[in-house]
Amino acid sequence: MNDPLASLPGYVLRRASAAALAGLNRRLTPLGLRHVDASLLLVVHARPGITQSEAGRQLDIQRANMVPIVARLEARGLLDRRRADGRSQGLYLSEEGEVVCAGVRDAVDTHERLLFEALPIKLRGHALDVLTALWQAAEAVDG
Amino acid sequence: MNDPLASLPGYVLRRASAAALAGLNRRLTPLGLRHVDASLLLVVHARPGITQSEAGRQLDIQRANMVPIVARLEARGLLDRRRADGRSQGLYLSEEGEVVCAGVRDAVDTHERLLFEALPIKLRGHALDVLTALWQAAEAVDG
DNA sequence: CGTGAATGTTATGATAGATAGCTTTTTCCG
DNA sequence: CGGAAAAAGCTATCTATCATAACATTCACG
Repeated sequence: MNDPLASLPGYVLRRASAAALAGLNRRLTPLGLRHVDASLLLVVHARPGITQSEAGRQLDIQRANMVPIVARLEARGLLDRRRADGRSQGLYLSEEGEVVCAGVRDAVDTHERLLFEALPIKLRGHALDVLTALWQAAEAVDG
Repeated sequence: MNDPLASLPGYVLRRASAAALAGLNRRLTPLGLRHVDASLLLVVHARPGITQSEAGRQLDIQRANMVPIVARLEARGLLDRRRADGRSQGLYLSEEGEVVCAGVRDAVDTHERLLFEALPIKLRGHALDVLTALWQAAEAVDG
């Protein structure tokens, strides 16, 4: 092989992630969403009333960067904000947000299923384990 | 588990990739490079005289986006351009480029090694296979 | 009570990636 | 040969993502 990068797990990880992300984004385009929006909707769906900061922590999105994301989804009528206490606010899906979230789940499930099915059978059982381990490893290594 | 995303391979893939990338970039900072620069240097090192377009294809970077990258590395004296024919130009590492490239190899090797060593032993043998398969799967799924 | 931490926010910059269009040059086929 | 099509490099522009710093308000805790 002439490609000096194909044997580097970190590089292959990046390429795989970029390719998968592009696919997911294409699948989310009809909903007018990006993967970041989709992930936030899923998080809020799983934990209604979750704080903006807390959701950001869960998704590894910084406080400052959450602002435009939440504002966008609120402007589209998918997300409601309610003051939780004086400084923090809980996020909730609106009715339409629930509908769109269901569409997101479909898109994501299809995406994940196709990805999974494109794997050689003997690797399918290891995939999630390897990825989860890599996630933890990568966060452990840089701290 | 309260996290609806942790069981989605695609999401875990993205998080693992982001974390690993952040670590690598931190490791490349002392060299004044970003991972994109590093990957180009490695490609040119492996195939001196490779065309700018061809390198872009190998790295999945579009022609238009290669321009500032190559310009930056040339401006720093790491990369030489020589006209290959009337329309294309070959890329070569300068002397300093070779030196920096060696530093890149060190940084990348260390990064990859630490990542690998942070994996549970029983998963190490599968990691590259799974990632390569995911890469291909993701590209096959979206086309 | 008062200090420090947390939350949301604004503003700003750097990096990545995508698209469209242009010029020059090469390729290829009739 | 000659002209159409493709390829290479480039410019310009736009979007998304991510990172930092600073600020005001509010809460937590000793």
